[in-house]
Amino acid sequence: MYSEEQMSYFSSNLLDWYRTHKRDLPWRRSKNPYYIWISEVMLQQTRVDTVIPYFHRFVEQFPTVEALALAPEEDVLKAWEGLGYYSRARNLQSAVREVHERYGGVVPQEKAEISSLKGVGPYTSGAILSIAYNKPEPAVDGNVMRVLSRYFLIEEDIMKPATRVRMEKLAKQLIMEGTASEFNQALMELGAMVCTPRSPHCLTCPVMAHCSAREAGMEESLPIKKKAKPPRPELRAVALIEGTGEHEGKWLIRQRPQEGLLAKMWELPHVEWPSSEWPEDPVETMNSLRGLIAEQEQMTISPAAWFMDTEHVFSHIVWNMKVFRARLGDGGRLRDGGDWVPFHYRWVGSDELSQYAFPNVFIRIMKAWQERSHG
DNA sequence: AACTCGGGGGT
DNA sequence: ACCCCAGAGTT
Repeated sequence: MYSEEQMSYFSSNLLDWYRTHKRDLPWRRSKNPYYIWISEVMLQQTRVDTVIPYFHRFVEQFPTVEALALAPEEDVLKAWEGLGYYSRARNLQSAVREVHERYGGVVPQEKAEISSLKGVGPYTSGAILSIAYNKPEPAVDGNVMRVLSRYFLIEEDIMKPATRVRMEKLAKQLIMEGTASEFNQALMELGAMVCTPRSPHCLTCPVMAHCSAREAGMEESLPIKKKAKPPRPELRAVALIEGTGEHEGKWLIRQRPQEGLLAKMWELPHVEWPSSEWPEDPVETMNSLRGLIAEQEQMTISPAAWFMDTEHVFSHIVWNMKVFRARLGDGGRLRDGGDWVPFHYRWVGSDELSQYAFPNVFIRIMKAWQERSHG
C-alpha cells in the first residue's frame, strides 16, 4: 500500500520526537488503567486544558475502581458538572461497576471484553489497551485521522466509518514492536501540537520530509470532512421562581428526566416557545409563559419582570432563552396531588445549590441573579 | 448513514 | 462567525 520506507520513517521519527517533546500531563504520570480510562473518557470531544482540573478532582474523589463503583450516581454527575456530554459520566460509572463486579476491579486486557463496556468504543478501547497495557492496538481519534490523512494523503471523508476502519488498519501497521503505548500517544501529541487543523507547524514537524500532503502543498486542505448541519434553533422561556413565606430566599429548581438531553441534571423551570420568534411586547410573553407553565407543569406562576436573555449552544440545538423573574401562585405551594407532573421539583437556598449538578447555562443565569440581587 | 449528546477555545 | 475537539450510542 504505502512504501516501507515512508512507514518506518514515520514511526521511528515520530517516536523519537515524542520522547523529547511530550507534555507532562497528569494522566501520563501513571499507567494505572483506571486513571487512563477516566482521562480518555473525559478527553472525548473535550480539550486537554479543560479536562486537567476535572481529572485531578475526579481521581481524588474516586481514587479506585471500587470507590467509583460504590459512589452515588449524583456525586459522579456533580463531579462531571460543566464538562458536557453527561452520558459519558453515567456510562463510565456503569462500566466501572461492571469491572468491579465481574472482573474483580481489574480493567480487562482483552479487546472484546473492554469493548463491551458501556461508553468504551473503538477509540477508547484501543487507547486504554495501548497506553496502559502497551498492547499493539490502534487508537484513532480526530488527531490521528488528521495526521494520517496528511502524511499519507488520504482524501476520504473522515466522517465515514469506513475511513476510520481504514485508518485503524494503517495505524496498527505503524506500531513498531513494543512501542504501542508511546507511539499512540505520539500520534495524538503530534496532531495536538504540530499537525494542527489550521496552519500546521510543518517546519517543526519530525516527519515533514516524507509527508505526502506537504509535498503536494495540500496540508491545509486535509483532512476532507463533510460539513456538519447547523444546530436547529429553539426558543425557551425560563422562569426564575423565588420563594415566599417558608420558602423565602429559596429558588425553585427541577430535575430533568432519566434519559435524553442533559439527563438527570437539575435546571430552572423553562418551556419551549411554540413559535419561531418572541413577541415584541414582554407583557405578552410573560402572559403566555404563565399559560404554558400551567399547561405543561400543572403549576401557576406569576411572571413579574424580564431578567436577561442568553444563548446556549449544543452540537445539534441552540437555545435562545429569555429569563423572567416570577413567583409561584396558589399561595406559593407546589401542586403535589394526583396530577401528572413531568419533573421533580425542589426549593433550594443558594447554600444548597452546590449539591446539585446543573448545566452551565443555568449556572450562568443563577450567578447573574446573585450578582444583581446582592452584588 | 444520520441523528443525539455539551461546552469551550482557537482563529 | 465559524471550526474543532484524545467519540459513543441509538435508530
